[in-house]
Amino acid sequence: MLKLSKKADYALMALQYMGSVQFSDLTRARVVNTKEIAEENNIPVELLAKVLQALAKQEIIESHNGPKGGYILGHEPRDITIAKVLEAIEGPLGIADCYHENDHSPCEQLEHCNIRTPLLKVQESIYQLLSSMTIEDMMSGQPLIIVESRKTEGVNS
Amino acid sequence: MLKLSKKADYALMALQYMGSVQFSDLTRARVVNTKEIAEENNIPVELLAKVLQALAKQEIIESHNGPKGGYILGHEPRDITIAKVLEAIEGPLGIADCYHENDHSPCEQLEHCNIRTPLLKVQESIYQLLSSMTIEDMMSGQPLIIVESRKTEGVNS
DNA sequence: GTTAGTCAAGACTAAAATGGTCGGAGATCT
DNA sequence: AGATCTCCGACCATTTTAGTCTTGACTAAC
Repeated sequence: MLKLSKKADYALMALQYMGSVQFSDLTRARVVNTKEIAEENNIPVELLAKVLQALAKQEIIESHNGPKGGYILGHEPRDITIAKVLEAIEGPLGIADCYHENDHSPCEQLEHCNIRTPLLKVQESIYQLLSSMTIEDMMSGQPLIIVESRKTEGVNS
Repeated sequence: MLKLSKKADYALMALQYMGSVQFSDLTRARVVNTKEIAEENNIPVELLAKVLQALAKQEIIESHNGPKGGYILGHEPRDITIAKVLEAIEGPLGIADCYHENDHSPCEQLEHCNIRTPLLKVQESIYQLLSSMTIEDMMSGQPLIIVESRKTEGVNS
């Protein structure tokens, strides 16, 4: 239960990777492209592309077009919370559905709904939890082999 | 994101209702059947039936067959944690999929996966949160109009 | 200016999960 | 024993998700 979608996973992986590449000792502010991230993390390229698009639209990352283009983080890793990332990909948190509901899907139960209030508490706690953790936390303690310049290798074997 | 399924919602509603019926002043240990719960909470009967089945199989509730049969809670409301209920309905908690994975779906990312460890921490926190809350917490402070004996009313208008 | 590499955006397919429905098995009462 | 009321378990339809493909627009290098 409460599974994250693959897209969400991929988003976090990508951001973690970008953070590591950008903020490691040697190569600062290097732009990484979709293909590189996908290959390094064994993620289907096209799907990752869509994920990165969404992140770019939310200005979590910045896109740079053209040859030698790609993406860079839009903020410092410590300023990118997990909550923000997940929201960008999967929409707002909704343990209790009734909270963000439009006119349709009237939630016929609302009148007698005794579980709503407690669930909202749970939801609030989870949100706080996800907001307290950032991409930086995912980078820490990870050696990670830096791939310095593999922009145009013929690695498709 | 992190939405609960309708079934999970229904499970919690049903348990809350059963708890209220059983542990209110007047009528103790009354057996309630699927139809009553469904009508009282505006839940599709057949779907609720499946939910209650699952709960019964996990021994969260006890089933009693035959006329005047139905369900009663298998434990005190304070001993039924939300975590247990959700697990019964939606399977084990799996923010990070890779945690409970069989041989198939090998998670190609595992080798370089830097998000796994942090996510497990999040998951653990959430689990603790859900384990700390019980059906009793959902009953507290709820007046709730007790429906004393409506087993066989013709209420299907 | 041309070319090649990159992101952007959408339609499309396939598979899985979810929501919802059906007829049957077991138990109780008359 | 029969009728009725209940739970049980397999079944189908719809939605969501994962993944693919195609087309287009933008940018930098040559």
